[in-house]
Amino acid sequence: MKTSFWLLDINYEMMDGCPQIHLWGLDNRNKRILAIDRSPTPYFYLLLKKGKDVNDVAQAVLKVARSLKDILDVTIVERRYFGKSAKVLKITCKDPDHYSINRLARKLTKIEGVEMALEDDIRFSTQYLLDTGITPCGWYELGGKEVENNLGAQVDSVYLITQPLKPVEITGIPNLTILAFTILWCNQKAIVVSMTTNTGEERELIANDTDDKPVLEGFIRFIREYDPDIIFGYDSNRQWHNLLERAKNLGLTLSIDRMGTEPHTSIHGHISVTGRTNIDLLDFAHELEQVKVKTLSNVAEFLGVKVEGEYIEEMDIPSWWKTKAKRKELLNFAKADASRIIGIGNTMLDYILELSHLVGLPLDYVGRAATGFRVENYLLREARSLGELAPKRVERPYFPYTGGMVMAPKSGIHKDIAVLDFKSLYPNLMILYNLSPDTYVDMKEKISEDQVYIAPELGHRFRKTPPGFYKHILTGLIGARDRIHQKMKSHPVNSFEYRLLDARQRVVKIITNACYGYAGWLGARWYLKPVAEAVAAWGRATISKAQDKAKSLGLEVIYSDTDSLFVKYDSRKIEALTREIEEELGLEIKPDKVYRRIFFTEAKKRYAGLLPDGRLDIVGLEVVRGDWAPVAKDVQERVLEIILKEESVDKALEYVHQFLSDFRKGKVPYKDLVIWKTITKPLEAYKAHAPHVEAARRLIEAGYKLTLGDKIGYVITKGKGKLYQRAIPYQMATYDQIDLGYYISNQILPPATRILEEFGIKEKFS
DNA sequence: GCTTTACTTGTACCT
DNA sequence: ACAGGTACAAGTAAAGCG
Repeated sequence: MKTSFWLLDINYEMMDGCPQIHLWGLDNRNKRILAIDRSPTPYFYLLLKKGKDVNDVAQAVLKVARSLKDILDVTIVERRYFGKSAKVLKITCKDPDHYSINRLARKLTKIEGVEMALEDDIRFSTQYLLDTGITPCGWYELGGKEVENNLGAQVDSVYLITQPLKPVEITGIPNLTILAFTILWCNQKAIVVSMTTNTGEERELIANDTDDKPVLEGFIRFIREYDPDIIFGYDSNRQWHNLLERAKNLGLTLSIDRMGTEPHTSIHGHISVTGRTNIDLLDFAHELEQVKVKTLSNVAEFLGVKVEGEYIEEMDIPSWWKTKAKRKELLNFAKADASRIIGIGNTMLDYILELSHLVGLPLDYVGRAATGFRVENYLLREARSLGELAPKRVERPYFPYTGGMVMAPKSGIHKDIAVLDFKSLYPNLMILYNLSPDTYVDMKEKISEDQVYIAPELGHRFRKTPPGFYKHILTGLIGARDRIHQKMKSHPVNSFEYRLLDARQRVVKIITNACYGYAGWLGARWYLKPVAEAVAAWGRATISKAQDKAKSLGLEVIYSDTDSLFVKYDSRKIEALTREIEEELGLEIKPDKVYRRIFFTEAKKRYAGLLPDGRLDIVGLEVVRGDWAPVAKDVQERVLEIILKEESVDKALEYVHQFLSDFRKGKVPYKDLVIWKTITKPLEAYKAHAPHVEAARRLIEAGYKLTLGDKIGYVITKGKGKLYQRAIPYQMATYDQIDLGYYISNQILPPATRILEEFGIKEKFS
């Protein structure tokens, strides 16, 4: 029997002492399927010490292994390690539990002739995905026989896999059932739950005064009944924990997964719902850098998800609950939140699926996984297809190295400035000079100069051939992206296929660009400082040559940062420049945009430019920073706008005066005075008193629960003492307590005068 | 004992 | 928990002053 199968979720379970892989997914007729694979066995490798005979060591290992009943087999296999082929021992085990594997690996590592264990730190289900080449959110041909559903799984069919899954070329995703839920915590005993599905079903549950058991029961019932493939939530990882605790106290089992068991915290720290996918959209909201404060409504608004209805602050929920007449409003509010969640989920789903598909991390984990682990999982997959063993993750000391080059800008206003960008500079340098841990030539090693590329400034050497690991990876990714772009041309822009392909190319780009950072990340398996260091050094050499060429062509360079050049817009000279660079350096540089007018202070990484269509690009300045009061950002933005568009410093000055006068009269709303800053470490770890930290302490005193990474919104109030003593959480202060003077002298004026000063305005505002 | 200066801490940005 | 380079505010300690 053969059928097309789309993979949603993977886990393993022990059955009669043997592990079996469970693949959950959908077939091409939209039936829910559980496919069971009993064939895989857990394993790890032993790398041998140099000069040791593989048979001798194998014998020694076998001797020890025989005394350990958990080891099934020891075989000699041929693999590669940092590009060199190596005979290694493959140890097949009985128990996939990682503690058990680690224990065995440690024991066998002690044997004479064994250098170290490898891949003992890769989990069983990950090994399975790597070995089979299967990746979530993709289509496969499933060969197997249908068996009886005696596990109680909530699916249409259960299959036993008899042939390896084969990838199938299908663009598209099955018709997934999706549910979004949100929960309002009204008091210790009452909750409101709202659920919305992608088929338009809605369910709202509201507790009575003292008992929310019926609400939880209704929640469980509806999930089982609707049987969603994906469960969207916002901050739902926290919600699940609270729910599980609540259910426990009520003596309920939150049996909402497809095995009739409760959601559980997986090894990676996210909440896993077996057979379904739990996606916390807050994880993905962190990737939206433009949204500074990640509230559900802010993110929804940014993504253009429009939902009607009144907004209730989380802190106000209990008081709304207390007022019985207002309880219905809570229901409406929860309903609106659920709609926001499904709206956000719908706009991000393509991206999430493609990300999971490309890097191969399970759908419910990929959002939680940091960039480094996303890149790493992709590398693991590629390594496997090359027969490369994964290096161990090891602790390393931190020694910083020099990065990109930034030129001090020529300050003031410039007209008609083009921005030239090197296209994917770092990835292309890694390809061009074959920069990789496996091509690096150690200081001690003798090799003729014409066989290596030598890094400028540093002298690090890298073999020209054969292609290194990163070169292989990056050429593959860049090629794949080109092919996707090609494919996109054959689909209308509004089509489903186009959208999916667009998401795919975006994901490929993100992973491509993250490879350099990954190579210099201490936590990376494929870390090598000289690699990252050499990339940056070649980058500096490249941009510096580009600058010289520009100058010699008579193009004045206004500013430059890492891989970009700001030059006078002169299309003939720019064309000559890009051609020369391409010929001599083998790298592509092209005009990205042209500013009609651009403004720099003396500071690097900060400017504002006027585009031909009248839009303002503001970079680095307070306007785009999340840690200034909105009032300060607004004034600076308006000043820049007047100066760049209306070209009148006097007008800008007049505007500031008028604004201050209004401000003193209290015409600016309270919310525009709130300053937001992130708590980046446990409060007790702070050495200095900082306003946002003190405000956070006050919140905790008032009973709020804070997590690392939370943003604290505070205002500065009148009174005596240091600033940090006058910083009060915005929820706990009122307008009449505000120190307007502080806002004028420390928030509004500094960013505004920074701009005006460039025009010789030294006015003392008061 | 007060003010000025120099350095440290902390955050968020840019490529 | 992808890199380093940068700006800037506020806290804090040291230096300068009389």
